[in-house]
Amino acid sequence: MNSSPSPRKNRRTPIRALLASEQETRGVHLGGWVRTARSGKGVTFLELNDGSCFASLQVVVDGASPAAVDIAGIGTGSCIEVTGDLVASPAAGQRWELKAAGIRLLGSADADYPLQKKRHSLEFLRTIAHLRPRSNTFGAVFRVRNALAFAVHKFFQERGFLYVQTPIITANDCEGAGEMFRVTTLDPKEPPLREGLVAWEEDFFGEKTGLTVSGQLQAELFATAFSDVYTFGPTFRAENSNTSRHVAEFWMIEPEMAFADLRDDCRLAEEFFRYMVVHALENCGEDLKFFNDRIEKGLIDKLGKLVGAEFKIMTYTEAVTRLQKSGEAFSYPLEWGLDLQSEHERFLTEKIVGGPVFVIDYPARIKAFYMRQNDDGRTVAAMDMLVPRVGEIIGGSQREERYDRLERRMGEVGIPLKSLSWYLDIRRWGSCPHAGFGLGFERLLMYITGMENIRDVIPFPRTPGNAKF
RNA sequence: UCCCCAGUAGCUCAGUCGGUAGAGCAGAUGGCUGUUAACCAUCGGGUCCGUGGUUCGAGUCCGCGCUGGGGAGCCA
Repeated sequence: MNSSPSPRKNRRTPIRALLASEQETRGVHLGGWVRTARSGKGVTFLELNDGSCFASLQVVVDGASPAAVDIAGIGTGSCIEVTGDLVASPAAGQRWELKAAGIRLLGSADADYPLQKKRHSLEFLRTIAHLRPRSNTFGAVFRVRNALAFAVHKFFQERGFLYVQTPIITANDCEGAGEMFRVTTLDPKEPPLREGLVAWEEDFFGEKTGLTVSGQLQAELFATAFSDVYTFGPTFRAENSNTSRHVAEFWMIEPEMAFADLRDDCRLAEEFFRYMVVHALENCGEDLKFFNDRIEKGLIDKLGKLVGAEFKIMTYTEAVTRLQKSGEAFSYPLEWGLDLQSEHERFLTEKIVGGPVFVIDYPARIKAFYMRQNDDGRTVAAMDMLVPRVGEIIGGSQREERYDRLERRMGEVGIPLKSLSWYLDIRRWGSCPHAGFGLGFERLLMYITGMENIRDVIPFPRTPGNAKF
C-alpha cells in the first residue's frame, strides 16, 4: 500500500520495505528513532523504528567502522539518519540487519526523555500524548486506525455510496443526540441582550449555532438525491461523560440508504462490520498479533469467530422476555417500556445469543422522533447492534418518511416545526422509505484492537477538563 | 453529574502497629568478542498530590480540595 520509494532527494527507504527485502542491498539510507541501544566492547546495536511497521530494524555499528565515532550521545529516543548495507543477520532474532557505514544524529534525547525502554502504563502515556505514538502500543493503534479509515471509504465506494461532507457548524440543537458545543463570535463578557436574554440573532450566523452532534439529518437529504450516501467525519458532544467509552470529539460513520427498510439497514451494518474485521485481519497482521499477545488475549480468535458468525435479529419485546426468563439478577429494573441497560445488553449478546445480535423495534417513547412508527402503534423501526464484550456498537433506524406521521411526532415531543422545515420538506416532495445507522469509529477500533479506553484509540482525546495537545 | 478506588524517585511499585523513605527499570561511570526492552559492578536521584487538623511525632489517622482510574447515567 505504501511501500513505494519516497520521492525525496535522499531516497530514504522505509524500514517496512527493508524488512520485506528479498536480497541483501548495499548503500541504503534510512531514518528513524532509536528504541534501545546496546553496547558491547567492539560493537553497538541500535533498534531503529520509523513507524512504517511494528518491527524495528537492528542497526549494527562495528567498533572499527567509521560510523563508530558518531554514536556518542545516541540513546533511547534519539532521531538518527543511517547509511549502510542491508545484510542477512548472523544472529537469531531477525532476518535482516543494517551494517552502518555512517550515522548522523539529527535530534538527541537526554535522560529526561519520558518514553523509556520499559513498560509504561496507558494512563502515563496519555499524559505524554505528543510522544506516545513512538511507543509499540500506540504505533500499532494508529496504524490500525489508518488502515480502517481507508477501509471505511473502500467499503462504501465499492458499493457505489456517495461520500458527503455534512456541516460541522449547525443550527439544529433539537436532534436529540446530545448537548452541543456553542459556536459564537459574541463577546462573552457583554453579549448583546434582548429582554434580558442573549440576542443570538446578532451572532455571526444570525441564530444560535453549535458543533454538530450528528450528520444524519443532512445525510438523509442527500440520500433523497443520490440514493446511497455516507458521512465520515468529526462529531462533537458536550456531555459531561466520564467513562472509558466517551469523548467530546470523535469520528462517526453514518450511511443512509434510500429505498431501504430496517432489514436492509441491519444487513448493511452486518456486512460493514464484517468487512472492517476482515480488512484488519488481512492488512494489520503484525499489529494485531501485538494486541493479541499484550492487550487482549484471544483477540485474533475473537475476530476470526466474528467473521463467520451469524448476526441474529431479535425484537426488543422478545429480548425483554428472554432476559426476564433468564433468571439472572440484574441491578437495574427490566420491563417492557424501559431502555435496556448496559448489563442487559451485555448479557443478551454474551450469554443468551453468544454472538452479535440486532435488537429491533423499540418502544417509541425511548427513541428519537425521526424513527419510523410501526403498525402496532407503540414501537418504532429502530435497531441496535450488540457485540460481546462491548455491548452497543451501532445504532440505527428506518426513518419516518410519511409527512403527517413525522409532523405529529415532532409536535408530541415539542420540536418546533419551523426549525426543521427543510427536514420535513423532504417528506413533502418525492419522499421515499430510507434507513441508516451511526457507528462511532473509535468504538469500532476498540473492538478490533482490544484497547479498553476510547482515549487510547484517538490521537489527542478531548474529554471534560482536558483539551491539551 | 453520581458511586467506588488510587496519588511515594524520570517510570512501575513496596513501605507492617503512627517513630524521619526502599526496590526494579531508566540515567551516569567502568567492565564485557554479536546483543535481542542484553548482562555485571559502582554512583547520583524524593515538595511522599495540595491544604488544614489530631499527635511528643504523620507517607501512614481525620476533614476539604485537585488529579487520575474503574463503574453508572447519557450515548456512538
